[in-house]
Amino acid sequence: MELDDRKFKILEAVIRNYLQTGEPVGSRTISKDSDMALSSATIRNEMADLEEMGYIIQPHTSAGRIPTDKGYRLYVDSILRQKEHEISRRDALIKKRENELAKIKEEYASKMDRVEEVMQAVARTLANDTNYTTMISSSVGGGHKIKFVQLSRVEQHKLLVVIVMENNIIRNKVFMISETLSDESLLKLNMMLNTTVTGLTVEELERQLVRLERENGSQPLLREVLDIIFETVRNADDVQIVTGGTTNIFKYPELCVSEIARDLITALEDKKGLSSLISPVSPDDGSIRFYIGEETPVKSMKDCSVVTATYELSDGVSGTIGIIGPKRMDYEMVVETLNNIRMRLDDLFKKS
Amino acid sequence: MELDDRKFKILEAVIRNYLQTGEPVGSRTISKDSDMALSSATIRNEMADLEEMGYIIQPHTSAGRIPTDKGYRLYVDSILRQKEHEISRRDALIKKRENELAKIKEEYASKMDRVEEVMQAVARTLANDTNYTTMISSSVGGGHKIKFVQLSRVEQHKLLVVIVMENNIIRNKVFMISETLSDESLLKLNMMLNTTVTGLTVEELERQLVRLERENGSQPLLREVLDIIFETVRNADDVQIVTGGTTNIFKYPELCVSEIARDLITALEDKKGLSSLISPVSPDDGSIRFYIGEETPVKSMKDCSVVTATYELSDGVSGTIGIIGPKRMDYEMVVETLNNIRMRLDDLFKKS
DNA sequence: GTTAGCACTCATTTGTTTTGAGTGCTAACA
DNA sequence: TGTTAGCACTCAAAACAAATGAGTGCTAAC
Repeated sequence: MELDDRKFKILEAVIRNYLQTGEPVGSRTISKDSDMALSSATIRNEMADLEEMGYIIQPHTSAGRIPTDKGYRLYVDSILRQKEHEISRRDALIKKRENELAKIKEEYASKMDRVEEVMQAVARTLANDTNYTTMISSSVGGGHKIKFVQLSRVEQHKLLVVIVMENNIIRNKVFMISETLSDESLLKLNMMLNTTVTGLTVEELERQLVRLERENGSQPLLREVLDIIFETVRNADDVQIVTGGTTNIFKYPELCVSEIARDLITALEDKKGLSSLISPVSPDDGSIRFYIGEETPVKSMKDCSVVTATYELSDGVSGTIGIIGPKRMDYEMVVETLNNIRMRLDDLFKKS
Repeated sequence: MELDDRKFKILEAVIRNYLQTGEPVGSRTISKDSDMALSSATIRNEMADLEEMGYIIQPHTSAGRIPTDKGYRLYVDSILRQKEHEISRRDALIKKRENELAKIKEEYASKMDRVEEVMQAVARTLANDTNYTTMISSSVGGGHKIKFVQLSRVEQHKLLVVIVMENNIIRNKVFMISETLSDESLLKLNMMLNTTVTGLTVEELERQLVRLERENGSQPLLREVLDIIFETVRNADDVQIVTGGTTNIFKYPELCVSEIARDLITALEDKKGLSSLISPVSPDDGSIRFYIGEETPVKSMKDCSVVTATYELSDGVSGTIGIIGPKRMDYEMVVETLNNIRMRLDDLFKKS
């Protein structure tokens, strides 16, 4: 069977309606609401076809139809295709978002060193605006350079190492050393670190490590310090994920079922699990990615849709923003929003 | 009416039973289960009295009784009173907890600089063990001393300040300066900082600030740096609260009602709100504090009980551990657990 | 190809009955 | 005087039974 234009229009109408109401939609509704001048009977025939083709389904015999994952997928793809031609609500949205972001910017300009906090703020704002749950990851894939390393003595046998990465993530670590270290040695060590380590990525650092350790094999202290730096940097280069608006899921009855809600919240707490929504970074076409229902890699989100977008900042830092909501989320709005925030995120982060 | 010994025993039996089942308990059950050789009729009479006195209540006419907040309170107080004489399950519990904590210790010994992470781990473990939701705060009331301050140049006009507090919380901040700063000036600044700032608490620092700024009034840079340090330290001295096992609330049907669950989770996300469970620090009698039902300062927890204990570490660091669960939580176990973890927490933190 | 009409389905709502756990009260008992 | 057996009573919850109505599929006519 062929999906002709009329069938598609009907499918679209069904989905649009379902997005709003969350209730199965019947032929009569479509016949009246849509601008196609067709009787309910005709619609009915078409809907039967659409069901046969797998785009919609009846929850039970005498109910209206609701979209299947396949139906959503078709709809979403079509939205994306015509997105660029649209201007619709964009103006209003942009204005709103600009205000919001200005607020974040102001409030957090002074805290830019704590990248997590900014992410947190963005996640929350975004969740507030969209009424969905959000997640933001930073630094997908690592590969950032070390900008600055410094070793200082905090107590007699206690050293502090501070590392600043180029994406302004700062890590520090206190550790004990067994031998005593003179001030000179510390100074020398610092100088050496800054000449050998600065500018390297984690991977490069790892390679460098092997070499350095071979050359200075006999210096256990140096070895120890380098190991700790490596460990710390690797840690800093980890993907960080923060979430916002977790409780927004309670706004959608279909997710309120206590079992579903519990699993969802558990999944949202488990940052490791979330990273599967990020890892398969597409070649940076900057595109937006949809996981509808069963498509998602996180099982407990099978009743949700997840929309992700990658952002890429000027200094090579990149990450992913995700929006998690019911399958009947307002995809258009979400796409707009994501596109938008992606652009502005750049400003925000560049500022520091 | 007087609450004689028999009445109390019956009340206790009712509560014990309800803690386990979560169902209203009738006179017949008590008559059979308890070791008092009394018929259900007699129990019934006593229960009628207990209800009149406000310790138990009938959810509806033909149902058994459930404890009121007042009933729980009586029960809890009595547990506390005889706690010291008991040894009951303690041995088994201690063993279990020792294992758990050993694991945390091992895993996190190397991360002790990130106090939050350790707290997080403890919270999670505790939640796992008890099946309730947990929260841990650190550094109630502030008043910690600054152990170490260091200023370094990251880029031409970008400085990094690192501050280590005596409780090993580390804070850092990157900030821009307008004027150029020579290496010497930086060195001098650092030396000055470490002589004037180290050893002060936030409050003392604030007072010091005023003085310093008067003396060196003309040095805008110094003023700027000091302000930033102050800001950062105040931030570091903030109460930090982490939670664990949020989703445990779904284990108790009476909390699963979507409205209650939503409000609870929202409350748990709102760390500021949680601090009201902490702020009224009792004169450090190290006692355990119970909030039963409506007694809690957090409205959305009116269907829960919250048990908190303060811990106090050797170096003057202190905080609060809280356990949040249904009103019918296993109070005895919770008390044991809290007493226990409080002792061990000391070890854990001292290690760093 | 479209539509009106009709019989049919079935989740949901509403009402009714049954069941049973639990009570309060009274009268008898120790 | 405190305890208990017995009985009538209450009421939530479970089970059952229409009634409702939104929505369908199919057929026959336009």
